[in-house]
Amino acid sequence: MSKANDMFVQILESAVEPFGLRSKDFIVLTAIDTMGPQSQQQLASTHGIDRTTMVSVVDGLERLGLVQRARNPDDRRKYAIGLTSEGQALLRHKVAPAMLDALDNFLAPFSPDERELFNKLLWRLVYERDSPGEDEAGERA
Amino acid sequence: MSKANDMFVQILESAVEPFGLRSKDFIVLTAIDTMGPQSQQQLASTHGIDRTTMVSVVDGLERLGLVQRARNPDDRRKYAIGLTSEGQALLRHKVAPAMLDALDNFLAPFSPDERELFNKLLWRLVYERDSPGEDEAGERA
DNA sequence: GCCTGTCAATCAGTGAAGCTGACGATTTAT
DNA sequence: ATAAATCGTCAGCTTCACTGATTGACAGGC
Repeated sequence: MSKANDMFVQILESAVEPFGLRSKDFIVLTAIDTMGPQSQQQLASTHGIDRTTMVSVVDGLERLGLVQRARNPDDRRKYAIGLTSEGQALLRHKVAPAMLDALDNFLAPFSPDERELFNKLLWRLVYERDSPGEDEAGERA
Repeated sequence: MSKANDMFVQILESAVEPFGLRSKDFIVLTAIDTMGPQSQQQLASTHGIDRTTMVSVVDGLERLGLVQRARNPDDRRKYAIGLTSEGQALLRHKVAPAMLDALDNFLAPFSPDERELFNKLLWRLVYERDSPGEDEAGERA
């Protein structure tokens, strides 16, 4: 299990590394692209990242010009972290395809049917537990 | 995937934590129990642990009286790290059962058939790749 | 018997990564 | 208006593994 995850992480990491990104960056970019501008807290808590770590993640993305900090007019304590047009373009046309490639690479030993099966099993393994919340939206593969 | 692994690690970690152990300790203890006394290098390289990290792992296990350092008579540079009788007893009668429980807990969402299926898929995912070596012995679940 | 090279274990120091706790700025509640 | 809570930030701490160097032990050439 841990070995599989190590491979997974390493494959994804080297997929985004050419763009100067880490996998956390990809998660954040994707979250903004699909859910719209969000505060750092939202981005952090939704994806299990620490709030203080989020600062440096956004710092990096902003430095790369992929993201911009705007104040949320409804609550000026919060930012509204949004993608720049370059950020959106890079994410959609370059990074996302690279990630799909990487995922394909990771699942290389499997046939299409097996991929779906594995995905379903993994999903159940994570979300189908009695104790805590089993309601969550789509995230990592 | 990463979420599943996080759960896995956390469940295993809290399974051995009551004994004052970390998962690395369990790996090492099991390795010695099944393969016999070994040098620290062997233990380290076999399981992807750094050699210098191994020092402190064995330190801890020795401090708990579960393991003892003896010199390898054939090569006195090396240790022959062996289980004490307490170590072996604790591992076999307490820790290993706790780990099985934890694994059972982890796989709770699955039926017996699904467990076997998932295990097989995971195994293939890790070892059935064209590039590097696909020969390895049994390790983590 | 030595001299050189290699390997096992150890240790100090380094560096990455995340987290805690505190702070200013702002919002919300009483 | 005052108090409590929230967002982003930063300094400092902890954890963890790794690098490089040191000591003791083996192996081979001569």
